[in-house]
Amino acid sequence: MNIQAPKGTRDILPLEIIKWRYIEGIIDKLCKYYGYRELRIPVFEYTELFQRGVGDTTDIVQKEMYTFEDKGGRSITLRPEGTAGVVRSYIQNGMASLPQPVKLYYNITAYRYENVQKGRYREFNQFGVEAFGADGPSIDVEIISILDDLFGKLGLKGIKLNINSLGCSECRKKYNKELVDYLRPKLKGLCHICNDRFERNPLRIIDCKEKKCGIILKDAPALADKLCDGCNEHFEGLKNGLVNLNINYNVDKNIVRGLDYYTRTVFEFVSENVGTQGTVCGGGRYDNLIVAFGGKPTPGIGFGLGMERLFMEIDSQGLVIPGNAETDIFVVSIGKKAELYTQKLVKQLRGKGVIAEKDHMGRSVRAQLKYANKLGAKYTVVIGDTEVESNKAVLKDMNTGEEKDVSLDSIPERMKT
RNA sequence: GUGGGUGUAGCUCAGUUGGUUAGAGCGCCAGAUUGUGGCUCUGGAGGUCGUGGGUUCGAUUCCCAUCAUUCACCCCA
Repeated sequence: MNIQAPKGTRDILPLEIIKWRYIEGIIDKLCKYYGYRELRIPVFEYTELFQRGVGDTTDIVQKEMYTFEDKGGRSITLRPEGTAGVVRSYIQNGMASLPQPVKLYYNITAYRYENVQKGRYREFNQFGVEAFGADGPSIDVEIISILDDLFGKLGLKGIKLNINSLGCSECRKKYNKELVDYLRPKLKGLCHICNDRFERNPLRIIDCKEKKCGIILKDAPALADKLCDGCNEHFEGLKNGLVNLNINYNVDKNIVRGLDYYTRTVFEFVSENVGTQGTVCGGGRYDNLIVAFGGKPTPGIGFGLGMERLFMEIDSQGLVIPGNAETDIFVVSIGKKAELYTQKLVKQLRGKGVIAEKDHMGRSVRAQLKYANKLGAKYTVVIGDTEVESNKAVLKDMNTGEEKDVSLDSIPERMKT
């Protein structure tokens, strides 16, 4: 028997859960203030959804999906990201008839069959936001602003925002032609992967990190310089909005992103100190995706944020997350009769919202107190036959060591405050 | 898919130039006069030294394979 979580998966242990809950709480609140509603989507979808949505030419679809046939012969895929499922849900549930824009967020696991390394898992958690129906740059600014606020609230420093514009399908078509014309005579100088990309999706060549490709690409036409008037105006609007909100950004003309659905605005937040898996968050606009799925033409924009990477960043910056519900009171008991009394008392306390504990190991008084100490109990009370009969006991403050005579009946009331 | 590092107790790691019953710290359990924690002290449980094979009188140690894990390339969250 292999006692090990599958490669690329991991347990989130109770101590870490405290951190997760805390961060998720901040995210939930932030989204609420921004008017985004939570959406829960299924872990798996029909494979076709991702093939058409994420794009057939992407690495994600070509080699990273967990795809299998279910017992009914349907091809099923574990979601490799969130956007495709959310868009599907938008169309299926007729959200086009809701007041626009429709603003949604989700906190999901996603699955990609990749080689594991720092900040990269096969099952990972992604917080994402999507907004449908607004085509102006105002919503782009709002989406980015959420992230700026999130990092600000957490006190994270040194996360840089890079933005770019990929243009609409019109300027993309024109640009593709120019790029292909530029690259065709230089094909032999490009790596084999880029040669493959040249046929399928030349735009992705821009993103290549091979040295020899980089040299050739240096003089290649940049998409951001070839935008049509509409796209240019949109991009300018985005930049103005960011300046207006004091959000620093950097235009990086090489951002292409690995998902095919993006149009116009793309952006990523990159950590300066974590290094190799520094992309904490990536997103962009996808004005053609809803149509591609058979919906009415509807613009959309969103992002995905890697929760594990956010935690890496939090840890590396030494941020302390407030912790831990400690035990309010530990009730020590001596003997059978007192034990039964304790059982009732603890239940009563818990009913009043007090975190109350008792012994379950048949331990001695001394050992029970040691245990109470390890639990971080704020108070203890020892109950034996004498206490039960006299209705009097000693309530002990475990921080100060101070002891107080109280009646047993009064303990639940006292502990409430 | 490619390349490097690492596998000894629950955790962090020593160690054996190949030689009896493999160690420490932390953690866990119990005890230090009859019913009071933290500090201290004492004791205990827990390891087929990742797995399989080879060399050897003898392997946890050397060699090979394999698996796991981790880091990096690629790509991405």
